[in-house]
Amino acid sequence: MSQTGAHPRRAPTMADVAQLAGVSHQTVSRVLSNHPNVRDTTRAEVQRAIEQLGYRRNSSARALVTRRTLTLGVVACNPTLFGPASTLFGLEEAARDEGYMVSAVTLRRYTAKALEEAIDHLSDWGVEGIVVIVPHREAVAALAELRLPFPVVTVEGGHSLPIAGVSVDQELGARLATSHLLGAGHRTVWHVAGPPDWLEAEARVSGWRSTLEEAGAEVPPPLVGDWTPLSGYRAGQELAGRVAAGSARRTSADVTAVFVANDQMALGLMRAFREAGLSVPGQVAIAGFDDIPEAEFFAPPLTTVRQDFAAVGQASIRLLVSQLETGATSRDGERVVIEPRLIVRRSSTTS
Amino acid sequence: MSQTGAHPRRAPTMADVAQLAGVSHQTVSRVLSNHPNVRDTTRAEVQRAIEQLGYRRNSSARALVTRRTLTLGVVACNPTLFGPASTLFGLEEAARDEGYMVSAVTLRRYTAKALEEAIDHLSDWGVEGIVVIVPHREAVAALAELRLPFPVVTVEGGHSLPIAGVSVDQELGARLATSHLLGAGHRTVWHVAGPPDWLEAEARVSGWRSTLEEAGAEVPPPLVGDWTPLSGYRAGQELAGRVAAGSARRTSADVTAVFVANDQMALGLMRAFREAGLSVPGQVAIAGFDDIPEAEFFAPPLTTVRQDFAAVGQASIRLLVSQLETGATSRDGERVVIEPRLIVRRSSTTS
DNA sequence: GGTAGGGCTGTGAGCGCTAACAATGGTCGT
DNA sequence: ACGACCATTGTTAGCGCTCACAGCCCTACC
Repeated sequence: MSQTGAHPRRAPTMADVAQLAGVSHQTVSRVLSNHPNVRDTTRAEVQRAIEQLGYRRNSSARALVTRRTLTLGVVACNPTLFGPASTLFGLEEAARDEGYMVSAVTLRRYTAKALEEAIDHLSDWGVEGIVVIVPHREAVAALAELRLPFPVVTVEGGHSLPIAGVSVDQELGARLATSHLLGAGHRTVWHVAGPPDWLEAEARVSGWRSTLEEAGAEVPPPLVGDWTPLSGYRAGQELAGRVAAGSARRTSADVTAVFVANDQMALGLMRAFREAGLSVPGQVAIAGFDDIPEAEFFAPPLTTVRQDFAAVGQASIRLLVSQLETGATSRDGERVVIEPRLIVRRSSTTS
Repeated sequence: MSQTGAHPRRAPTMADVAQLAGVSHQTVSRVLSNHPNVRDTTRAEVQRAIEQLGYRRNSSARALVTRRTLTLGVVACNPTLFGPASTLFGLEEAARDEGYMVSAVTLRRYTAKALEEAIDHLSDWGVEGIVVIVPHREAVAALAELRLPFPVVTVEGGHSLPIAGVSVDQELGARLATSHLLGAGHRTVWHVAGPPDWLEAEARVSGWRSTLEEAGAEVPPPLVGDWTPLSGYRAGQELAGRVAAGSARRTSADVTAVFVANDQMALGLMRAFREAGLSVPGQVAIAGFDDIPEAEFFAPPLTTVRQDFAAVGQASIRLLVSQLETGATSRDGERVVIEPRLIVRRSSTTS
């Protein structure tokens, strides 16, 4: 509307604004960066010119000279799952508040190669640092090898690396769930674990196992799933068989309580039990992990361990930004641990 | 390891590579952009120098001169939900394949102001175009006002705007579900709708209504939820009351079938029915929408309408990139419609 | 009244890269 | 043997911005 040039409408530059406002480009720059030493009338004039032209600072030029792209990268996998998605969300919001932009790259699978490519892609775009959501053993190892020229923060990357990281205390979560079930009078608690190469799965197994051991309870062999409802369903079918078998003669390893490593598998498990004619919590008590929004409305509502994913996202950005500002390229292993919380619902209560 | 300078290790520049390889910086540039007219031996030499120095092209400098940031923006809301998350995922992957980076901004709520801020934020970082996931009436209207200096593609933004867009045929989905239920012998089908200001909710209502009208069935007043399981639960409680009342004397508006506007609400609905002692599908048949991964494992498994979110993401990127390449800043209303598919499961089958 | 100092503004250089053109040397045709 | 032509390489000029510094003018102080 304002500018009807014959030229293909090149975006206005700082010089254009300067000319229109009758000042030098440097003064425009000062106005834009809120430098105090600009007369109010001048500032107003410049502002007016900026608005009139619809001027926007060219971020590339700015980045070139300041050597700051104000962009952070994120590498994530399975971003359609509730956990990663929530983390990503919290992370992006926190980054925006800190004045950074975030670019995400999502992986289909956690191979060292895919991870490296993702990081490469981010580097190409000049990110100043990255958050890697790598709850996966191989990926963490690969990351350790990389020695990147910018700060890295891991999420759920375990504590073995000299890299800053944020994680939820998975082991504590597992202990909470397991001891809750034991406390309800069950002789022991069975476990459906996540894939063995996932650190979170491992930590949950270990929390479950040690709780049983400390309580002097028998430790039944954990079943293994892959986080999907289907795998939980299969595990449920197997466990249902054992319940039936066990009911002939009672042993200390009867299946009366199951701690499932995530809510989706718990859902599958409950379907299998339902189909086998087993009542939950009547014959078998169940606890899950994550507290997805649906969990409260399962049949029956699922006892589970809530993780504050948004807090994880925020903490990881804080960690990353602090590294950026102190200029430390690799802070050896500063870690933030977030405590999960047990949410008790009907799937585990006998009343 | 290679470079042990006293200086704080400035990232190597093209000139550094050129010097090491004994060529001009322009030759390095040529190698990097795969220009054909470079002698093989020279190319190899340069490659070696690049690797030795760990050189990476400075994206800001490149963007400055080429006027291409190769970055696309995405604005989304509720990215923890399965639908938006999947769309985002598909979108990012497609963008990466096309050589673009994507930066996402997530909104807590769909206000015109939040949307504008998000787009502002993206503009500041120099995106070349944006995808806006705006299944929300007010947001769409606000977007139409904006007149942005770069291409925009909407997702689920309705067909009223002269803006390119991708959407799933929500109305068709609703028709599929509704006529499936009618086909199973129900006199009519009740509906639990999404929030009225959501275009998707509206389209589903309209598909449901017209299917009933065409079949000559009574159109009961739709209940309204907010996509959450809780709101579905409340709607379920209300409907359960009607079933009980209706059982006294049969009318043509008996609640024997319900089409719920998304799977999460359907889950809540089923819980309410369960608590009211109603059997699904025995007394009431239910169909949902979305086909979230959990739906297959609900009690009973949920009949629903599957949307191919990944395809939506891909299509939106294709549309955006094509606008970018043809140079059209606003292609008036090129649209891609993706057909949903009915997935029949136990919640709606009488057998 | 001279000089010091501070508020405000302009000038020049250069960030690292690509595009356009210039220069070089060799091959080929006649 | 000479010019045309091509492949290969170098040179130069910015892209739009910020930083460092240089100027100007006005107030304040001795």
